[in-house]
Amino acid sequence: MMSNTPSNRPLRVRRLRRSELPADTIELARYLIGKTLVHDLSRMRLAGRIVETEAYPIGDAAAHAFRGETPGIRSLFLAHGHAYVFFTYGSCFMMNVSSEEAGTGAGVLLRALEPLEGIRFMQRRRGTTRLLDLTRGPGRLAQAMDIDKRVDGVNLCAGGNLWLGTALRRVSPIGAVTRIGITRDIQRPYRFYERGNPFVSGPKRLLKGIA
DNA sequence: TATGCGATATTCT
DNA sequence: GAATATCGCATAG
Repeated sequence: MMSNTPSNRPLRVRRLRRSELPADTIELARYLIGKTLVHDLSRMRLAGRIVETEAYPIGDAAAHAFRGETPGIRSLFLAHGHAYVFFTYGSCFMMNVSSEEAGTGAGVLLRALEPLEGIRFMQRRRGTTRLLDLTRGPGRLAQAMDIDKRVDGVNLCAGGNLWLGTALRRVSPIGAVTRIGITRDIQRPYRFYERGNPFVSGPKRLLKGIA
């Protein structure tokens, strides 16, 4: 009785071209809501619908790039549409989509997906069958999608295995609230999410911001 | 349901 | 040595 699971629904996704992505960090963070993240493995496809992002724009004190370029954050300085993957808290990888022009360090953190395809694989990697716990949160998302340092610096619009695709259905109104887990510039409403979507991370009381 | 805290590794100071 | 764009389990209510 798997006929109702999202994993069996055929996906009609087209790859996004770089020219379709806004270069501006805030615009890109909004634009990515509802779009599809796809990771083609040798034997299967992993895919999810992006439902939550955070912008880390130019001059933002909470951004990794705030203090200038270092070897560890090189990918943030690539042209918009590249993956920046970093490791933190001893256990989690997280993925950004780089923004702005080449040489400028800024990006959009992917915080949550709605699982679409490859759910069995995600469940095995995450050690749970609970759909809501597979990709809700940036660390979970990376683990479920098999994202780690190997894909750091990958061009997401160049025909590779990890790529951004078109939206598969209409996107509900987008909310904007404060970001999670930061200690500087904490008041900026740079966290964007699809309203009413259960796969958005964090406590619900933090979602009372303005659109 | 809500809050608290330890685990864990990479980077920069 | 300190800090960290988190997670998952523990405990209390």
